[in-house]
Amino acid sequence: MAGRKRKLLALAAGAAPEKAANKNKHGVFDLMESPAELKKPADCESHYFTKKDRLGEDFFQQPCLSLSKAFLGKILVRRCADGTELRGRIVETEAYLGGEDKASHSAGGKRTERNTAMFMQPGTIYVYPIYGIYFCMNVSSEGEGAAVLLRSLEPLQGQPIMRQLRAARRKEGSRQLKDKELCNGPSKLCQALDIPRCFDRRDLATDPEVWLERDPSTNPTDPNDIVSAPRIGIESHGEWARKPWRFYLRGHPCVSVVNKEAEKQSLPGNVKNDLGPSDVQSDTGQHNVKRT
DNA sequence: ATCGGGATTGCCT
DNA sequence: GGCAATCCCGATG
Repeated sequence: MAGRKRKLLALAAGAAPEKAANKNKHGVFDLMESPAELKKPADCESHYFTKKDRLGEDFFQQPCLSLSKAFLGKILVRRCADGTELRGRIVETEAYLGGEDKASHSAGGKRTERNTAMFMQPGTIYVYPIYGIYFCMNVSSEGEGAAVLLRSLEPLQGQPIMRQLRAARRKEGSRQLKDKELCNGPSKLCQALDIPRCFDRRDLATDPEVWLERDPSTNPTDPNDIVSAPRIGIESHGEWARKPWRFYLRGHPCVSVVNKEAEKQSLPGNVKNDLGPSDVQSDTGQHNVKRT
């Protein structure tokens, strides 16, 4: 157990930057931190990932809870207008099932102009504005009106650009964000990867500017490394607020909110996990962060 | 036409 | 840990 903890801490994304022009531990090109280097898109182009790593439409054809967990360890890629590629590993998601799930925008099958993407084919991006100033990004799954909210990423590539994008809303002169603070929240990741509202209803399986990849350098996810906890920010929805439909990688430093109670209950070997509907156990092809 | 709330964040004490 | 920021969307009259 203690060994596990040490290993997890060792992969802290906020660790001190390596020397410039080195590959990091994930084999991804690390950028220099100096502003002068930000202007060179070539520095952000990775040859490490190849086309075969992109996830196609079949991947998204899974029930919502299953897809929410299958996303963990996968890499979200954003190709900017100048060719720069930003990459982050998904470490935290939430499932919004629609139908009975009162906390979902599509509860009761309600379909509006805003949430149309939730009803489109699995893999469709749903971007909606929240609190007037932020966005959240979801991906539709199998199931009428069901979608997965992306909550946190581990920044892998393009951190200086992410930092620049995130700094736009911050008070001038405030301290520089650590790497692990760049994408540790649903709206933070939209800022850091420049996910705009107009990405709503695009197809994550085919879009040229945003897609998902498997990480060829990691092993399949161990289900014991996935924590299931109640979702965040929906307290007004009674019993539905208590469903353990938030999923995150145990011990990962980029998770937005750690739930110690849930971590105890979903400890390896503990079988009593109330995961609700029956589509929970059918994950396939998962990959996880490398634990070396 | 108006009104109330929201799947959040950052800064303050 | 409290709370303001800020505005779009959907519901209601």
